[in-house]
Amino acid sequence: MSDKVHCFISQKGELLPRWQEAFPQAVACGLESKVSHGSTPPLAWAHLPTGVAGAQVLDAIRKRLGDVPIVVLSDQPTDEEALSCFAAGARGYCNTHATAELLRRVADVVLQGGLWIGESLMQRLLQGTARIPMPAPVGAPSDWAALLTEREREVALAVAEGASNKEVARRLSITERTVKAHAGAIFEKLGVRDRLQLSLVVHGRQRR
Amino acid sequence: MSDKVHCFISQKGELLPRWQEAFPQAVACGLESKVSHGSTPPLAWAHLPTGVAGAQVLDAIRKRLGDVPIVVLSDQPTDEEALSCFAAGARGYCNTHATAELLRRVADVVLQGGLWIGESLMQRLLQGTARIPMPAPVGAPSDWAALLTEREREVALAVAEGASNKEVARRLSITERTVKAHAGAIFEKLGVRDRLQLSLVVHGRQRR
DNA sequence: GACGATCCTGTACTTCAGTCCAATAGGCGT
DNA sequence: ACGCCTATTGGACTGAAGTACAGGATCGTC
Repeated sequence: MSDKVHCFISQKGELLPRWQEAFPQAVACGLESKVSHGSTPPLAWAHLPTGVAGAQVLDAIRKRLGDVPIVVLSDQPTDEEALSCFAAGARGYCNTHATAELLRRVADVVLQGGLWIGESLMQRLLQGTARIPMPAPVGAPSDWAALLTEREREVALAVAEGASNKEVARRLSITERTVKAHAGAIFEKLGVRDRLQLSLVVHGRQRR
Repeated sequence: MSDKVHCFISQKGELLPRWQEAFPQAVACGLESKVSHGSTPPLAWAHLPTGVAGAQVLDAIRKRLGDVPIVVLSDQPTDEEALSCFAAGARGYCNTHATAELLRRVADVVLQGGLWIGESLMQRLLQGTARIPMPAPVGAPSDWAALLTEREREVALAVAEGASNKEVARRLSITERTVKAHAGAIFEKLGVRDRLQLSLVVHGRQRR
């Protein structure tokens, strides 16, 4: 578990006892408060009182703290509210009155890149998606894909979707250096100058 | 991290070096093998070679080991395969060749009750299920273009076509600095991170 | 006249992308 | 055994992108 200071963000900057028990050095901060932090916390907890829109709160937090993982604490958790929060980029969602131990576990999971999501919600998500017709394939594959090795195609698709080299590296479990090596080879094979032009070719908006 | 013995289940019971590096005391077991374990492992890793149905493998593992959390290791990860695996109850999904460190992190997350799921898949799940009114899809020019001034639209289009800042400056008879200023404003208004994502929005391949 | 929005521009800085040098290892065909 | 291709990785470097600070000019509105 990170030793850095967590940040609990709520309407009036209150810090519940069990939050404090979970993270004794956590700081609290009101949404309307103009006080800012010296540094970005490793994790932000967004307390949602009943009736407050999660997406709105998450946007406000992002504007304050930048791209920080956010776990939502809800007074009255519902799948609908959870959906809205995850759609707005939350990494976890649980009950405001969860035990200190559970909060620490949630923090561990999210800090390591996982998600904390209810099982019933996950099943709903899966049910909802199973009925969606799969998206049409990008550009005729034979146009650009045929020129690349399998790994290069994976890198090309990830880059064309807007991922940075670091993100592609994480996704494919290789180093950023390897991503650059593949990208360079892809640029040369497809005769493009950079990743934006690669994206145009992959999506069929530019001829090679 | 649990000290108990993890179990890697694959077609022929092979144990890749980096799996062993991640969990030195892990055991391997083939799907067809009739050898069973004395006790249920805390976590099962299901290796999916290309072309093998995830759901089938997960069912087989459940029959063998009972209700154990399962992380799927895929040789060629795709969102479709991931969907199928999560629908069959997997708790994580990652690349067969993930680093030992990543495998340990995934184990930590899943053992504590979290999910290990790719960001693009999560977004697809959310798109499919969320009934919350979503912003209208971008792509129709009036959607992203309506948020920009006329000059910003000119810059956005030029950038989205793959022009560098210098090229846009030449084309519009302004300095590169001015192009950057407009680009920055455009990124902020459309909520994108860089020119590649701007291009995806302008060409209707990414929601804002 | 004051103000806000828009357009334009500068210096300066950090980060990322891309390229060039290098290397190892495995698989495959000859 | 050898050569080639592919995948992977490192260090080092340059240039572009993006951001943060700052500012001026024009135009429309109050």
